[in-house]
Amino acid sequence: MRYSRQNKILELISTYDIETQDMLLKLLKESDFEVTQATISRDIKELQLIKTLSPSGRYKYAVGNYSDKPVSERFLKIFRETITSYESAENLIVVKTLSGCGNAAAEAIDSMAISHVVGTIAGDNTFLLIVDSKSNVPKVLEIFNDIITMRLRNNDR
Amino acid sequence: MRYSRQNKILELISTYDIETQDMLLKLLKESDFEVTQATISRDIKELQLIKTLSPSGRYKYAVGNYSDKPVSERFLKIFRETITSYESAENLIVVKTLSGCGNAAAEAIDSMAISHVVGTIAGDNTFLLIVDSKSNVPKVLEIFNDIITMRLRNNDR
DNA sequence: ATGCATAATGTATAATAATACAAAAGGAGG
DNA sequence: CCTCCTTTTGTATTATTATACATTATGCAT
Repeated sequence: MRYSRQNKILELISTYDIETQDMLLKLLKESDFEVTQATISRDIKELQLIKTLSPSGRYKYAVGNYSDKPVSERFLKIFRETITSYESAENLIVVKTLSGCGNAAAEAIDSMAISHVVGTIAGDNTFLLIVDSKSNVPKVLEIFNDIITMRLRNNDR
Repeated sequence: MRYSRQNKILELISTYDIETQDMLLKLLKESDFEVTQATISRDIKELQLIKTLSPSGRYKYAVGNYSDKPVSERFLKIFRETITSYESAENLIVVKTLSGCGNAAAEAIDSMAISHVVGTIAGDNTFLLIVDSKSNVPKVLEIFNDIITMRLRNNDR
């Protein structure tokens, strides 16, 4: 699945100095992502990764800084496309995602910095979202609904 | 000459959306810089340019932001290698450079943000450096000497 | 389920970029 | 001027990346 792979890519480039897409290809294989260089090229374009010069004078991939709107776009997209269901219990919200996408989705949430959300813990296809108090859970759920129904898109105006 | 060409490259990428080194090659030709793709590749590495995604979804070259030390390194180098002489008159310093390098050298100075330096105006092989007052000119000249004798390098410690 | 539309990926290749090596272009010191 | 050393550039090639086109998956409405 695309998003969990891209999430792994982000993880890999922050861990290793990755000089080429082929190198990335091999590392992805080790994590059981069987893809081709072409797909990686497209992922890199979508993630807006850039080839920078590492201190050692060699090229390496890194996240670009050119992004304010685009990134949040991406996260909204991840949110909409990977979350399959959610329900609340006390001050927690249990969110189900496509398998392998728990982390990616949770990180998307984190990066949105939704108010009242204290933190997240992610598993493979589920993540737990901790709300500051039970009484604020409805507010958070409403934001979820807004995102899914794209109502948030209009806030860009 | 290398520095004036690189300066032109910076100018070009800030003016046009340049997608490939070949495109850059052609634009440089129009400005009478006759070089090959190989040289441009090296310039790009040295300038730490990166290929970003332009709003239109195509790739374009841009200046990278990864730089704090490296850039100032580069400017010091430009300074040392392009300035041929200088002398002061009242609160001005007239600096002679290799031909075509006036702008590059002046920009290097600007980016150093030397105190008492109010601004610069550059020609092809000369630039004028305006000091806030005549009495501060010696201080600026001393900094110049420090740079040229590499004494500044030790300040990094 | 079936058919249609859309998105994701692979295949093969063209386009683009990096570099090993060689050649030229500058100096600095004698 | 010559010799040695260093820097810059070109040439030719390899390595790397992007993409056109074909194929396979995925979802959605019937």
